[in-house]
Amino acid sequence: MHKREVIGINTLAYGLLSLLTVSPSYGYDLISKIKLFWPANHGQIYPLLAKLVDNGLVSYEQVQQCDKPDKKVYSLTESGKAALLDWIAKPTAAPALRDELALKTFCIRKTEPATARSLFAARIGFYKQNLKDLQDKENLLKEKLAIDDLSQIPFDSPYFGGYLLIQKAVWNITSDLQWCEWALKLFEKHLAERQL
Amino acid sequence: MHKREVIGINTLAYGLLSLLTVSPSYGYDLISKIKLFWPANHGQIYPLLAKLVDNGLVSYEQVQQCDKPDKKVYSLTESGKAALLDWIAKPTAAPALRDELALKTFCIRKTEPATARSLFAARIGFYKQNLKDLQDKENLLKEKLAIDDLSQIPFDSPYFGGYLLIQKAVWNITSDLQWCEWALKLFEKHLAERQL
DNA sequence: CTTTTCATGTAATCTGTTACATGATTGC
DNA sequence: GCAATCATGTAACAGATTACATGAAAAG
Repeated sequence: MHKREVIGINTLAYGLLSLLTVSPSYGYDLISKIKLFWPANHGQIYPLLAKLVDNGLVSYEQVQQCDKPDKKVYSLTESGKAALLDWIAKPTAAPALRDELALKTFCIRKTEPATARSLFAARIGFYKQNLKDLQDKENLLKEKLAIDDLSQIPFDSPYFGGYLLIQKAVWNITSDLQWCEWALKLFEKHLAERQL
Repeated sequence: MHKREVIGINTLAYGLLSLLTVSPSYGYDLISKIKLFWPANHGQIYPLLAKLVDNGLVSYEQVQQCDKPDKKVYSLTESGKAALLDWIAKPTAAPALRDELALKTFCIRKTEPATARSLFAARIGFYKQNLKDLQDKENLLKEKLAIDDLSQIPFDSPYFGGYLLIQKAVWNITSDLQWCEWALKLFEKHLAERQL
């Protein structure tokens, strides 16, 4: 007996299944959640959800709301849960980072140090906002779970994965921020030298 | 007088122009270089280089080699240099990271802690190899420039940008590594608790 | 003798972004 | 009055991956 090949189901699709392990949800909400750790937009997600239904990995229920549009609330099927577990055990693809600032950095010497400085200053502002948002999210989680030390969240809590990812983001953004600030200091140094 | 709109030239294209500021180069070499800080493959790059020629941003010369295939050596044109400077001054897009491990982490509670452990152990191995490669590259740069403190590289050196990017990668990978190791410890803790 | 490296290209397919499309409600 | 939020969808286009295609030399 061999498994039926699940066709056209990509990494993003597994990400959606992953979100649905916490609780049933609908497209609009899944979009806002997945965006926190995987770039995606509604033009991808609505068709993908339909495909997941076709493949029998999720099922949905039409839910009517008062003063709001109807929504389709999706849940994992048994087949969806099985597909998810198979995927987790498979080798994980290497991470892919696309950062335009890195490409600009490569030829940064072609600009004035002052231009370089404003380029990096803008990115630093971006990261600082990100960091604030993450701290808010962390605090929200603490309130919701009514614990102060989030590392006490049990392995099988529905919030365990989300907590790990908040920490990942904090670590990553902190390192990016440090790099930007270090580079900025270098630019300042070169600016000062030029003015001698 | 307004500038002619440069059409169909994307971020990867600017990345190629960026590489060409250091020295003229050919497709095969540009692929290996750009891969260090932007995911791309030859199926994209050869057609893009042709497009850049059509747009007059680069020009090429066919170069014959003994015992090796011919190659097309591309150089920046004046128009290419101008396009590059325009691009640097424009607002920079936010970085986009796609990491399958993050999606898996979100539903990690659905696996055994032992599975989680091997998932993260594999990624730790990957990052450690990455770090070694980076250290090699750093040492190579030190030898080539015959200096021990790379932060002394002048702003207008052709190696300045590359040096900044090596440091960025070191910072990033170190933070990823620390996160993985922290998560691994959490898994170990949970494993130990289960065995009580 | 087979795989890797060098070197370039195209074609098919898949993934991702932006625009088009609808429509009610809430806040400014 | 106008933009944003909620909610779903499709279509057109752009970007990325993989496979197909060639061919010589070097390394194992």
